[in-house]
Amino acid sequence: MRRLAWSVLTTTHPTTSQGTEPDLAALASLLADRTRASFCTALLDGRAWTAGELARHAGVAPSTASEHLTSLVGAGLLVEVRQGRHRYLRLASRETAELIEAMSAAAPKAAPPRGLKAVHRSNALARGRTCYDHLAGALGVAVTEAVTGQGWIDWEDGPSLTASGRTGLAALGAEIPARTRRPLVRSCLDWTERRPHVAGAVGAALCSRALEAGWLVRLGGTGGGRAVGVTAEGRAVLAGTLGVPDEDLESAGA
Amino acid sequence: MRRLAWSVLTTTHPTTSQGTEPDLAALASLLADRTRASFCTALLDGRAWTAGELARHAGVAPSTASEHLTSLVGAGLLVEVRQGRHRYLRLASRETAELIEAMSAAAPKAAPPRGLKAVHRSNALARGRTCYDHLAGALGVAVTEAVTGQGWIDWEDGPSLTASGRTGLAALGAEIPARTRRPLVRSCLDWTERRPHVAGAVGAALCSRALEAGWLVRLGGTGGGRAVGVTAEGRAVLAGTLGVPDEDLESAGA
DNA sequence: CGCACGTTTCGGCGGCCGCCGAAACGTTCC
DNA sequence: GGAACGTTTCGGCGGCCGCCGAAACGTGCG
Repeated sequence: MRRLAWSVLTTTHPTTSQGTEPDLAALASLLADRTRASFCTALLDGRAWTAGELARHAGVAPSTASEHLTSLVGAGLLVEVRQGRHRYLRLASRETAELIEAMSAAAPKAAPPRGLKAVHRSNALARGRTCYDHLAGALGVAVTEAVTGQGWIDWEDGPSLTASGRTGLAALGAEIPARTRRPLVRSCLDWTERRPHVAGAVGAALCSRALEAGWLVRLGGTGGGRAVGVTAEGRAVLAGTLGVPDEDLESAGA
Repeated sequence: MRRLAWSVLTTTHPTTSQGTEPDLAALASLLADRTRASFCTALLDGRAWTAGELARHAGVAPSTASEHLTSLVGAGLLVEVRQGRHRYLRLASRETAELIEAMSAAAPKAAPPRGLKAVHRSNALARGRTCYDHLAGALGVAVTEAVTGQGWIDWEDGPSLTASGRTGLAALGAEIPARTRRPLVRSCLDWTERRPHVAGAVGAALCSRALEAGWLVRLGGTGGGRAVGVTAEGRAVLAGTLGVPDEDLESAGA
């Protein structure tokens, strides 16, 4: 048993004087705009985008994007790295990603996408995507069900990693950081499937291992975003070792 | 070990057609206004307020409040009960409360409150308050530390209730609903203390038992809100049985 | 050195939206 | 029935803010 040690959850903002109430409206205002929200959703892939990429992604002028990005960085939701004539932007922290993710699950669903390309991308996202550092979509849920079926995760009193899960992950080559304050297994409500998928250190280890080993690949070349597809080797591993049903692996081949 | 059973987390909104992307901006817009955000924060006490009370609380005309409330109810964040000439409003669900709570923890801190009364209330909230259905503030954190010290909660791999915790809670008279899909122990970042306090079914059981037994009372008479104070009996129980340090119980007597 | 490119700053336009007061509706109490 | 009260609807005002284009700045490349 371990005692409670105060993990300093990195605040998204330089800690100001305490004792004052949180300005909920200020935070919400940042995400209350379609363009800024689109930036944050795109950045949920965990990578760094340039300002121009984000502008094109959202369909606004570069000048407009620049102003929005400055405000998001100023509020501490994003961080930037300047390199040459480029401005790279990332989500500030995993906590920020989790917040956006949680809000997405609670948000009303927008009108169906318009245009063939958008529909295609939307379907790809529903099949399988990354959610900052773990898997989501039908694929993420299927993997979650599979490892649960293997007895790797126990959902009694909240999800936890079992002993067999620990060895199973090691056999896959998915390494979990030795000492991390991060919860090993976190349940995360999937907004396409409306069922939980596995996040936390275990979810991240599974996802990064799958990408590293070439079981999954990112789709949509030009910074398209978060969609992932299953490769032939991936199909073998996921179906064979984990027992993921075939129909959940029928994503757009890579 | 229990298998994963899909808890249908109540959506905050009538489920629309699936496959479409979440409209993050639409949700954020609802909370992006000081007045509407103030309503939601006030309703975090878990009780039902009348439209007029909320209007006075936020300092706007009743007509203004009425419009805001209609939009919040329409979006599914709040639910209403009409009774006579009153319109009672509550947060729609515990999930909604958790979302607002999570956003509050990430939100920047507003300027210190102005006015003697506001300062007083702010201090009371920092000392101890309810967070929908569990305890927060210095009091909530102190209780969390205390039960951890008693070995009731194990923080390894995420918080979980121990066997001794189960018996300890029973001895206190705090009953946990027999079968609940709700996580027994959930960690919730406190926005005043920046340290976690205990939520989930256990947090709710502790809080409701303490209020029911008269160990804690709600302060601030006229719908003032969420602040709670420790009574004399409460002091005895919390210090004696749980070992909460005295200095954390020095709240405004009730 | 000069051009191309990514980015930023500034001015200005337009629309959205939060606010109020006045008036109306329904309920409760006398 | 009449008065008081909580709430709602409507019209209109004002401010905020997201957008763009033009111009400027800095970097990298030929």
